[in-house]
Amino acid sequence: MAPPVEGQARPIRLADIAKAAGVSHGTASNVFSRPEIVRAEVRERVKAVAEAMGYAGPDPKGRLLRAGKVNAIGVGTTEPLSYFFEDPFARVMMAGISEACDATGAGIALVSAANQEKLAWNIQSALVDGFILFCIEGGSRLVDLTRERRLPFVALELGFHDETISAIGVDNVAGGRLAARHLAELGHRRFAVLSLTLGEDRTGFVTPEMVRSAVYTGTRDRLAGYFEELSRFGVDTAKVPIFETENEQKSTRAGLEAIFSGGERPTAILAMSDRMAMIAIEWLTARGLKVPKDVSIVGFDGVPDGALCDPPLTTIAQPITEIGRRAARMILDFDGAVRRETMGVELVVRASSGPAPKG
Amino acid sequence: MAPPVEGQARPIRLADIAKAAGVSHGTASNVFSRPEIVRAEVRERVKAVAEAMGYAGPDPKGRLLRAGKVNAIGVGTTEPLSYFFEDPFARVMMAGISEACDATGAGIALVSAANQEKLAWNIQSALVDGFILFCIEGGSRLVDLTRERRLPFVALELGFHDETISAIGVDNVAGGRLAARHLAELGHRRFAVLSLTLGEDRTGFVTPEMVRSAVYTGTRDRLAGYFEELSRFGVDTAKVPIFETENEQKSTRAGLEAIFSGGERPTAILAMSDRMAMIAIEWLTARGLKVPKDVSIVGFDGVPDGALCDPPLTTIAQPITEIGRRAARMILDFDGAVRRETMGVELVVRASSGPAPKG
DNA sequence: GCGAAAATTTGAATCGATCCAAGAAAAATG
DNA sequence: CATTTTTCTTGGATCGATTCAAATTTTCGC
Repeated sequence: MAPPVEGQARPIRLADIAKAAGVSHGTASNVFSRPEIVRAEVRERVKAVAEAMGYAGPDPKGRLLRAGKVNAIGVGTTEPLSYFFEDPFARVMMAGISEACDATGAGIALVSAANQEKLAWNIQSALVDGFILFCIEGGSRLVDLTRERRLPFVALELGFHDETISAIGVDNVAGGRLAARHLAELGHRRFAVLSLTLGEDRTGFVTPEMVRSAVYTGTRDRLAGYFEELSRFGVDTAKVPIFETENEQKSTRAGLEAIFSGGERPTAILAMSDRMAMIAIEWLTARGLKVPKDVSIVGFDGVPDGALCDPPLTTIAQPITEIGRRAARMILDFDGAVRRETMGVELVVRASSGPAPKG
Repeated sequence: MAPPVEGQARPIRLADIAKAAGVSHGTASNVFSRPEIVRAEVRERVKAVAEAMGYAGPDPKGRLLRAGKVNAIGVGTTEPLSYFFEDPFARVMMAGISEACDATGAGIALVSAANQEKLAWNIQSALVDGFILFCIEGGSRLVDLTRERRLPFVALELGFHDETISAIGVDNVAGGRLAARHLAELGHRRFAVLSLTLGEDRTGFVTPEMVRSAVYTGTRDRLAGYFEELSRFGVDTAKVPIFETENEQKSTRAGLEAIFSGGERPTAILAMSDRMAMIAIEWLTARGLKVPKDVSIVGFDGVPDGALCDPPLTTIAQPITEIGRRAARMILDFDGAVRRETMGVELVVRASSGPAPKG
């Protein structure tokens, strides 16, 4: 009779403990999950056996299947994972999500992937009770993929036409207005807009028809807000250049290049993100243009970095942390309903905006 | 005969699909996980049925139990979850971890908890293949808890006497020396040390005996490095005040208060973290002391913020991102061995250190 | 010391998939 | 057309726990 193979050390299961301690599975299970209903003597015996055999405790993989709930929420994006730790907007949002998760003891699983195929797989196999989606560029694909899991999920940003999915975002029209009014009241009349993308995969100047057929309604609404207010001040919005760019340095700079190589230079820039606004400040400063003496800039988002840059950024602040908290709670307390929440925004005046230059 | 209860909508299982499509559950499973071995006609039929019934695809909970591997690594800390998104050191580390995870398509699960009890539960039930531990204060408890899971894990920082656990950290003695030599060469002879804690739950001035019996060897080694080098320059290290504090504002300020209320004020401060160093700069500046004209400061860590503060911080830079990458790879390519890696550090001279004031 | 009530323990059923040896069907060969 | 080969399909075993109704043991009151 061959001795049992040593080396391969199958991890010890609860059943092994039960057998060794001479009790049923049920009792062994109770020793760990509801120790108070097991007689003290038996409990100690089983624990001793477990200890002696080097049992690691009930494997969550097994428990999970039975219990159904993972107690973790997934946060998804199409950006690389490091986005969560590097992007200022994402970080503030994550802090809000963290807060809600900490309060209930839930975990956070970060889901992302380099390519589309892996993204699909990672979303399909994420062990979570629901998702919060950072819908940046390529967001609709992310939503489609997530929808297939048939788990609760919330999109951050209302920038989708689809009213059947839960989302939390801000009042983009109001935000656009606040920014435009602020600059107009400072006397500015020549504007340019650094816009986020209106649809997938395009950058460059934007025509009014393109605005009307925009896929991302968030972008469209901010534009609408800008223009509504500018019109009220008598600005001919048809002449305001709108440059659509990705939210990063290279294409934003290209946009600035394009805007400032035109004939009539703007005295005020409406930027749809703080990131863009800060890139603009840097670009202008490097070209000898003073902010806000020559050009005023108003951003959008209200990330903490905006207060630290030079000059500090005037911006439309979103309640980012609160959005994160609410998104997390939506998943944690999911009740089957589709919810769409619109949060207010606030104009934060700092030093990147000032009176329009004379003449 | 009562109709089946509608409302409660038990989610559809693979077995339901199999039955509805008239195939075995084995075949149904193959349709999703290895479609190429199923006859095209059958495959399409099953897929159609799945679609029609609103099947969400194979539930990862079920798959997991069979497969064994989660394909995610857990990152644990005793700090609240928001620590990962707010602390500069943690963020750079996480970026490194993210990079390694992105490369293999693994996910990241953040594990933390407000209180000890929940922490234990969260570690016990985290669905991960291994852990990376941020061992800040209270780290040994975290390690003990994690060890019980009997999964691979790595401690970030070698600050433990226990050689049986895998860890990655830096050469603290060398780092201490570099910092001390830099200041000594600038002519400084009156020093003070802002130290991280030597053991759990204590702050205040430290005696040489306490150093010898330090629990956290990382702290001890940095001190050793400082003193070795200072001795070489003829400084009487017995007279150098060492104030042990938490890595946060309140207790660090208390330390500064204590140090600067003493008789002979130091002209140079050796801080064991950039955080402390930056708090010190702020504190000194607020008191009208110029950095580095009156007091020079050298930090430790090399976080990006250090380059941005005013004046930019001279520091001992750790290869934080690389440590993160390696830690993640250790878990991802776990082979059962205990590994302890020591990384080099580098002196980064910026503007917070300068020649000792005359007299 | 007896029966009822309370406290424990048992063991089969279940959670939702994947795997694999064996059987069945289809295709290839002579 | 019979036989061999190849390709699919089947259904039981398994992953590691929890749950719950029923059986058993203890405890309690009198």
